Amino acid sequence: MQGGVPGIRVVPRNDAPLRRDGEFVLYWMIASRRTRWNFGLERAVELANRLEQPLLVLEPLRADYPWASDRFHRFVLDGMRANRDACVRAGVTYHPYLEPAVDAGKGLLASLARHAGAIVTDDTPGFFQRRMVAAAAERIPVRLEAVDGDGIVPLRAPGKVFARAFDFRRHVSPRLPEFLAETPLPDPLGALAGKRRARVPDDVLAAWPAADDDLLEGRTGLGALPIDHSVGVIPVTGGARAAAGLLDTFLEERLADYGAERNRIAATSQLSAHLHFGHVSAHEIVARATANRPWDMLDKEPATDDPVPPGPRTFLDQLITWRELGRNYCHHVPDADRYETLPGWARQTLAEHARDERPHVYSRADFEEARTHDSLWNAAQRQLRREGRIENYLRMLWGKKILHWSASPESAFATMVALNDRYALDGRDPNSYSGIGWVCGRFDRAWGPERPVFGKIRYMTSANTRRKLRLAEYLERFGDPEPGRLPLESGT
DNA sequence: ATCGGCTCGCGCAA
DNA sequence: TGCGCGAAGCCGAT
Repeated sequence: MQGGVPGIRVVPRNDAPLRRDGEFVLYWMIASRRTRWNFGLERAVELANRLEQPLLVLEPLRADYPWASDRFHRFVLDGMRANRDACVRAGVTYHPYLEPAVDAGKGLLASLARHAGAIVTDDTPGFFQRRMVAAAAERIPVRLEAVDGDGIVPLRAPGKVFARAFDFRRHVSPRLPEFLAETPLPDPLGALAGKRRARVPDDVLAAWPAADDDLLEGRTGLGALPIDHSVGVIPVTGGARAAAGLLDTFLEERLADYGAERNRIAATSQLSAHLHFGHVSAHEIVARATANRPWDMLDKEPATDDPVPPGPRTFLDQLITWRELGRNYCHHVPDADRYETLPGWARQTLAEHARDERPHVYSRADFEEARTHDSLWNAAQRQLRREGRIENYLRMLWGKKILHWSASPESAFATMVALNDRYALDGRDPNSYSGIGWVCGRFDRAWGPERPVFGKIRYMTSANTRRKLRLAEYLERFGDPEPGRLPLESGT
């Protein structure tokens, strides 16, 4: 491997030096929560080899990140268990830190930094990580680098935002071979030269002990933590091992028909949450879905013997064009979760229709409790609460109807963000804000004829959705309980 | 099931 | 300035 981690992905966060007398190189794992196909970890290994120091992997989970709840904590803890096992196998010291109380973790990084030769962390757009890293960088007397490792397109490559997917596709397409030539090592821990193991310093162990195995394994509940217990655990396992299983199943059973079946219930990869928490790498997915063959992103109708046929192409367009369009947008517009960031034409047409009479007006609580007149909409909301996700197509309808039935477009946008952030496993992700933004016109075009409330914003109806999808089973699971019968599950 | 018409902002070539 | 083009739209006709 000649190149190593591409320079465009490595972002120095302070001017402090590397320290030859460090006891270890620290990888502060905050977004790419995996040990494979991970540029950040790979960079930490490079520095450890250069400084001839062992590697220490710190994976923390704070108690006070926005929307912290049993649901997200459990998913991340599943991931920590998988990473612990992978590090044990590789002979690398892994320190999982679970913050037992708000601010209990304060000082942990600074204390480790006093012993470190260098610190490497993850660079990710949106949410709180960049602010956290910037705050830490000021107090750290050793080099701190953030590595942009979760996209095929480096965040700093395009250098501008794109109004539409087509523009992004056209921009990326000719550069794709160049980007794909720079792939992270599948097994960066295998490239670690020294066999010496890092030791977590005693003062650190005393103040910030490793998370209990019972918590990682799920034998202990999360009731003692100061997080939101009303958003419950869902029966989806987080972590790199679970993600690998989902990916295998998807590639074997659903990728080939992805184009045609995409809107069917459960035809998707189901990897969105794992991508959000960094439990799987986009590079690995692309490598496996294409068998490392090139394809032309702009070619809609490839020859029938094309090595990357239509199903995989459609999936790759989701994974690269749409996912990275949103990541690129949030890189440049960190407050993409605010209404004011919608495109001008969309805000204008929504403003012109702000006083239109709504057929129904619901409060955020009505939406949250699935108390609308529309049983299909209620079902989608129940799926969000119980499973932390909404089926592909229904997710769009869910948003369009919140726009339709809210007192104002601004409050509709805020309701969508709040409910999705709170309940969706992949909430708080750039892609979530893309989806919500798309409901209100972002990355989309104006559509006629102009309609009440929506104006030129693309319109969707529950009636058409019921015709388009086979929903009997879905409504059986999530639909309104029959009058006089208590629901089996109240929903979390 | 599939089709055309509805309709329009954008980025780019000119 | 004109033109090609577009994540899932809807509606009515066949």
